[in-house]
Amino acid sequence: MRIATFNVNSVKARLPNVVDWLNAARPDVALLQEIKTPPEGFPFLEFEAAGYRCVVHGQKAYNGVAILARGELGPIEDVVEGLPEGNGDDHARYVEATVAGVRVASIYLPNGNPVGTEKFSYKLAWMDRLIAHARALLDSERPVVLGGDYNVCPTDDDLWDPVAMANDALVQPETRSRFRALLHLGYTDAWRALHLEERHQFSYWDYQAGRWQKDEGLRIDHLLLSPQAADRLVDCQIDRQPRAMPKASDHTPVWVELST
DNA sequence: ATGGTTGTTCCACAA
Repeated sequence: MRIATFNVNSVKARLPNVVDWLNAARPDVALLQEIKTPPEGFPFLEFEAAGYRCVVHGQKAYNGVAILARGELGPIEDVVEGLPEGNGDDHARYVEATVAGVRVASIYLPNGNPVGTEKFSYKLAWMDRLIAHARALLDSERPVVLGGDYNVCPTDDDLWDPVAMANDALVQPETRSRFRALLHLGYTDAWRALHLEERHQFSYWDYQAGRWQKDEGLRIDHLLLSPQAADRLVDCQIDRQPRAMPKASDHTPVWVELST
């Protein structure tokens, strides 16, 4: 079973790219972020024509997440939109469901820039809510895959230039310690677990300043696996091909293969 | 220190 995460940066602007990617990579499950539309603007028909069922948690203009699953896997069940303890949080950043016995979540974690503003404190509070919920998900003792754009660069091995990014919310100690808290709960960073010695392998390159052409990026799109999912981990790769296409998203997909 | 790009929306803001 192959599960991919992909921040598409507007599902409407990216539709041909995303359909081409689905047809080329054929993930069983695709976790999408930054769809930037409410459900009424989501291209259900186009994805259904490609063989996928969809659940969507979206809003106008910003944020928005979705779960796509190949029709052959059966229905997408027990959908939950949003993290617990929202207290009026109206950002569409989290959706969770069960597909073929695996609990999956599509996560668009707040960016948090600039540091020192309430955007950064919102990010940290959101991460605290994610940690609490991720802990609760472990009680099921079933496979859980938390995939998405975490807007966290876990270590200095995961970006091109720590000095250039030193003031960025994605690398702050408060951000990184919360990401490590997820790992300490028992989750596995799937890509890092299978690429222990590799440095400077990225999932995001800024549109500005020729970052893609210079391969100056960050690894911020992650697939975190519960112990029961990690026991089934056979492969995890970053698929750079979609980032090289015309009209590309600034992110590229990352996928895990779980044994069945 | 600055400049650089894309998407959505309403004439900025978010990334």
